[in-house]
Amino acid sequence: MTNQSETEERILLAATEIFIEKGKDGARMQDIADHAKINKALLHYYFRSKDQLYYIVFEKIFTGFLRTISSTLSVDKDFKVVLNDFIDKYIDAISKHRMIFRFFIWEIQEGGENIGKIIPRIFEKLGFQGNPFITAIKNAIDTKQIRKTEPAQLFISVISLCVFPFVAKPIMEKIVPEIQIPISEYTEQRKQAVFDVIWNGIKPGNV
Amino acid sequence: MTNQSETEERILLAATEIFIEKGKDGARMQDIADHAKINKALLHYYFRSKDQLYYIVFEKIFTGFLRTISSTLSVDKDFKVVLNDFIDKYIDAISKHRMIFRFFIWEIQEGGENIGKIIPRIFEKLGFQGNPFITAIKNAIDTKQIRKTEPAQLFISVISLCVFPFVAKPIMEKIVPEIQIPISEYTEQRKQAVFDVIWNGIKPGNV
DNA sequence: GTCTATATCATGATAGAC
DNA sequence: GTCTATCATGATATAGAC
Repeated sequence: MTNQSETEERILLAATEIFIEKGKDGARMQDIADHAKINKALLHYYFRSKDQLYYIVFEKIFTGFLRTISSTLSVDKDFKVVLNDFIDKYIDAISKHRMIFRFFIWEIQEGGENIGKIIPRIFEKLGFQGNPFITAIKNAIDTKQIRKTEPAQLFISVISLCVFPFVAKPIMEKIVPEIQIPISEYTEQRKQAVFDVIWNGIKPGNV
Repeated sequence: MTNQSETEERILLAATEIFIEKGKDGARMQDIADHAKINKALLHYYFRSKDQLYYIVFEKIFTGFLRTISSTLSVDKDFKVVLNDFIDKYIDAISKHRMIFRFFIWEIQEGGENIGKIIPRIFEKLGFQGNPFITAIKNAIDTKQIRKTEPAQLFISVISLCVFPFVAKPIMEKIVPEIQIPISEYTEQRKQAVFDVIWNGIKPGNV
């Protein structure tokens, strides 16, 4: 009745939602079918198996996310601006699609093999040589925009400060009652805090 | 044949291993039984249901971890020393029992309700009033050992910098090839990097 | 392409003998 | 306390009619 690509689209949307909510093991094909308003048989007609459906959903999500993020980077701009931009966009993306990160977490638990294959491919597709953020950091050090520091460690620190507070929010709220505030407010506080701690740590004046 | 507590012990060890490896949904009672060298029936004899077994394992792990960590804290000592100590012990604990953190992650995915109930109880048991690290930060600000800053945000930042790089190591390694190094070396690099970025960000000299 | 019905299998849980 | 055997359920996946 309905055409193929529309049904496929509905399935993918439904599957994304369920996989994020329950993880790969916890997700039920019946549940996905219901959300897509079709039956299980059709689900298998389109995507053969649960494994295959999962992989396709995963790749779509991750590609979109990485595309958004890497758009902020540039070697030409002032590093302070780039950093601020990156933190802003990154935290926005995470807080807006917070549930997407549950997906990444499921993937980490699996060992990160899927992500490992996809990332280099996307970097390449977007025209970067290796990790663009690390390139930007190295450049900033060379041009004395920030003090000498380990680029890889700095990169990891920035990502950690942006991602973890949102991933772990359910637990953090229990340990730190102060952050039981609206997500929009929490988001802005975090942006400020991350930029402050990082910039104070690396600005050229410091030893 | 064997006495009760010994079997119980074997089950708990096996269950811990399997739950960490597979998560609650992914874990199989048969698998746990095999590891404990008993059969499924006995498993249910001891722990009634999978849910109950999971909860008990979870509580044991988490209590042990929190006990270790909170032993580093003290309001009396110099905050710089406390911070260094905390980072050192925390990262040691994480890198040593890295798999334990997969357990915390499973819990986060579930919404963090279990942890929410357990944490205050443990704090209380250990004689703390609320979150002891935040208390230490507030004290450090009052005594001008560090510049004025948001205690909750600083706490979250420190935890993020310590935890996330180990949780996300499987993925990070793919994005940052520089860190494909032995875990012991990675651990030491991280301790240094975390302390540097935080201390530079909060030491009293800064604005 | 879409449905109903069913095959097939794995899992959590229990009954009941020893 | 420990085992074997079995149940009940719910899951993925497919066959086959329309």
